[in-house]
Amino acid sequence: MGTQGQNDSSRQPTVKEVALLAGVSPMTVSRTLNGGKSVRLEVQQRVIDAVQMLGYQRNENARSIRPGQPSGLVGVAITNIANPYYGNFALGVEDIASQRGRRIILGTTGEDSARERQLIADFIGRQVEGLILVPSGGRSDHLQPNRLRGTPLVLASRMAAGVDVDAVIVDDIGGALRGTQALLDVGHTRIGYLGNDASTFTGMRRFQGFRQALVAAGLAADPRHVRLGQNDISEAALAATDVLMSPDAPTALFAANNRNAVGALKAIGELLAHGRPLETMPALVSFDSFELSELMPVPVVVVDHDARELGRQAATMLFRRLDGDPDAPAVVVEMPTVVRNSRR
Amino acid sequence: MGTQGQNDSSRQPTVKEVALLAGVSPMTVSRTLNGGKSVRLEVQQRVIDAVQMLGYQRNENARSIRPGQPSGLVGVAITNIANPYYGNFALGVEDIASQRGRRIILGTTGEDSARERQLIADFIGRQVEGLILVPSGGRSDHLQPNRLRGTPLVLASRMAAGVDVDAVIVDDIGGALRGTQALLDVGHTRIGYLGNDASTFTGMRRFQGFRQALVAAGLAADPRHVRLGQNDISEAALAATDVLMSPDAPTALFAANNRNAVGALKAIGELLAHGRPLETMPALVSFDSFELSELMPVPVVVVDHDARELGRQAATMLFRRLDGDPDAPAVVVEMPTVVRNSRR
DNA sequence: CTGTTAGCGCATTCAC
DNA sequence: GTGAATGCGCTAACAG
Repeated sequence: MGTQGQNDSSRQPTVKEVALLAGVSPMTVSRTLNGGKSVRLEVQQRVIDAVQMLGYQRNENARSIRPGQPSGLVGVAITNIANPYYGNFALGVEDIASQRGRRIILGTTGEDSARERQLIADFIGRQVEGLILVPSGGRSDHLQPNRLRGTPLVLASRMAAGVDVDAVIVDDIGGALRGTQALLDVGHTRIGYLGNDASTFTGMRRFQGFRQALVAAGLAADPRHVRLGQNDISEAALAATDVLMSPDAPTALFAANNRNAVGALKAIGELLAHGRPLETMPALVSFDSFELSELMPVPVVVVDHDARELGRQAATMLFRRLDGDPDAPAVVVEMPTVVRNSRR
Repeated sequence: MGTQGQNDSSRQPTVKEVALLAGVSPMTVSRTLNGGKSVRLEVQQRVIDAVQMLGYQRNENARSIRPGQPSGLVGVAITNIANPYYGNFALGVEDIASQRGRRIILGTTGEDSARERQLIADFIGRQVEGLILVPSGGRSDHLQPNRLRGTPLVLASRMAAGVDVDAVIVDDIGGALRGTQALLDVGHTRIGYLGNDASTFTGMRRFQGFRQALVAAGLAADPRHVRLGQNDISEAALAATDVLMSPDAPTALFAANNRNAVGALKAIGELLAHGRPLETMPALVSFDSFELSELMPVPVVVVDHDARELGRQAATMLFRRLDGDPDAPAVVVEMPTVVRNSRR
């Protein structure tokens, strides 16, 4: 009975209560909690004890209300966490952020520009110290520095037209080119393409790399075998089936992202299950890796990069900006890709 | 020249500035922003215009500083976002939370109880309205309601010993039992087991379901073919290889989670690549589904449930608690699993 | 080394 | 329908 060192009130204790219990002023509590400069060790101990006893937890929101005080929050807006690619990306950001004592506040845009705008506004309203965004394309006036009120922004994976800020992107063009090259090298000449909308940054660039490789080999993309705009696995599977059933079906497919690659493989699995012979199935290039690619029934070339590392890089750039010159020119880092056969 | 309707100061505008511009008092601005009760429509419009003009964004942190004011934040602590399972889970939480106008603040525990404790404390300090946690096991005194200061907590996927709060879990026992049954039904009698540590909630339950099925068939688990405690894919692959190379190697494997299933399949792929004949490879039960399971070289039985739905459910329970009686008895929901053959 | 004063941005309470 | 005063939890700036 009686208190056992744990206050179980449902209200959070405040500095005042801690101060009272420790027999000091709130200021001394605050100082102690912020490193203990200019507080006698003995007094600090009393404060620590009181904190312990009450289970005091500083109210971070109140702390950051005055301008200039950091909120300890970084806003991260991605298109979709369910995509393992972005899950890994978020994890990379979290790696670095938690190392720097920051917390992640996360939102998903679902590729919707309006939601993105709202999300960013909300993040700003929550006083985030910085923003990391995978832009969804579309208008981007809400990303202009003056709208951001000085909050540093780092774009990841894609850039946004007319927005001059730090960015980490991937070597889309080179990766797509070398991936396509790998197919050409083993003799394929009819290669289909499954990608996202050509208006998106990565969509455009990957398609460009694909075409460059074909052109270099004296070939051209057959429009009947090009499908753009699939955003999820089932759409991708439909598109792939369609391409594979068409006359002069390609002997290989280039999938411009994870979702399209998995969709293509599902389509292939379906065709195999319906008795189509394995030899008639296409080889595949997948931009973005996926688990167990080495166990697929068809040869898979993976154009790989580390999404977690991309997240780390983005966060690192953000903190560099926070620690350094806010007005230094924007930096764009392009991460390399690795092309490999899934079967060693 | 001059302002063009966009203030580009780097400081955030405040209610005061909006009020000044609109020619009203700060109070009127506040009222307008909170629904406009008791403000003349005409005045409201002036305020809206001023907000627009300045690009004013309410400071949510300042707003929630007074006790009782909601912060609009829900804390989500999971073990690892890179695991697509938890990525989907987080997405489900976000689905519901964003629908209710709340933002997610995310942290990863990495199965570390100390990090979990710190994370929870930090979330509380940020005044989250509620917490959703995949507990990492270990001590759990920091999850006791009195430590949480009345912040509702929902556990997901696992429960924590001695913590009487709302939880959404999965039918681990039944799923494992029925999955194992599926192997027994097709004639397997030597079945290996790859799972997480038996001390974890799901580890224990899934192992229990596995053994129950064996016992019901008059069999018992062979300790030489049981490996517990693998937490990532490479550890799982090692364990699987080990089991498959052992004398009297099992003809089937039960993988108690996604990571162990993928690891087992990697091991199988490796053995195949080294020339082991396909017929000697084990069938597999995977608790948790994974993409492209239908394309695997060995038969895979998937014990499936929807992680995103689990996240939705957890969030729904949290909001129900927020809207309802904080003192109502804790509710535990067990989500069903579906057992299916990956090859239709 | 420690305490007092004041104010961050907002909204509740009470006047008018 | 509107405004003035007040205080939320915390910490600079200034006293002592």
